Amino acid sequence: MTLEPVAAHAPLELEHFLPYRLSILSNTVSQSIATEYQDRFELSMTEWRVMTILARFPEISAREVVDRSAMDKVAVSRAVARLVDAGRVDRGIHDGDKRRSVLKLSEAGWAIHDEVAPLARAHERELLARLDEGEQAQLNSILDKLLAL
Amino acid sequence: MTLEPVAAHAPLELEHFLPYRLSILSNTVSQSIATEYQDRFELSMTEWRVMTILARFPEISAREVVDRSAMDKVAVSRAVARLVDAGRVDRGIHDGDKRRSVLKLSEAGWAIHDEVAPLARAHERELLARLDEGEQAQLNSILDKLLAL
DNA sequence: TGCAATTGGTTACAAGTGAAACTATAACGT
DNA sequence: ACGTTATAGTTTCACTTGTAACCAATTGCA
Repeated sequence: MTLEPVAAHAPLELEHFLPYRLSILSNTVSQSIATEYQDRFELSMTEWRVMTILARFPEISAREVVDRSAMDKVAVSRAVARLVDAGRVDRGIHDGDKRRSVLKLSEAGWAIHDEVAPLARAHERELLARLDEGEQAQLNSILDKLLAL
Repeated sequence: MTLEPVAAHAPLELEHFLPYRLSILSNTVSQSIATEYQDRFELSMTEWRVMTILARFPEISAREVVDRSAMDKVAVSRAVARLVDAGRVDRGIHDGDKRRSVLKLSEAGWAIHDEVAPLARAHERELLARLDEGEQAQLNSILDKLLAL
């Protein structure tokens, strides 16, 4: 008594399923930017994220990087370790709380940042170029709503 | 002679950077769905994706799963192996091409699918509930443009 | 003061992942 | 028909990642 057995199961249509579409888009975009700096600077995506945070908020602790980045603390710890190792980040100790680190980009770190940041912005512009002004504004406002915890 | 040294470096503002926002949103959404089925069914995200593809397109080869899923072939191979192992997918061999597999969900596979799919759809609805009708339509059309290769 | 609970950060171990090498089959060109 | 090339899929190895355990410094409070 089962005509159209597949339809009876109501499979998801991935190509119209929002979470799936978001994931494809996000991966494509992030990856296309990442491949540019990964080879050139031997820089992982996590490391680059940490660097952008430190560029905007110098002299913060690893904990604050975690808070500001929505990354997990182990990932940050490892990224910072490698960045310090590579001489791209300077790590100090907080006065009055010896647990806390105080992180900032080194000269070398800034040099890389200043090369990669425009490149990332260019990718964003290229992506947004497919939308007109109105759509760009709509997208922003929609993302605001979806990201509001 | 460097006043405002940070501004001079023009750091990215992650919270307004589209690729970053997409990535946060996508990870949050996918993860919130995934945690529901991971514990309950011991099912990884990759395996679930393969299952959704097989639900929509039964009797296809692993190769076709790769093509339709934008996943990498090793990941698919492993996911399929585990699904077959767990009795959730039946694997046959293509007539006339012994290299190709012919995959489809087993009874047990369909049973899981039929539990998880509505759950995934509920998450999508919950997400979209934050937007009004017009915004939902805009988002769809914008995603269409951004995803058009 | 002293000791349990919390916090910043690292380490250890298991699981997951990707690139490249490999096996088996099929397709192609001569 | 036969050797070359291409394809489907798996395996291996090195690397990454996540979870939980851990250490050290700090806080809270009896």
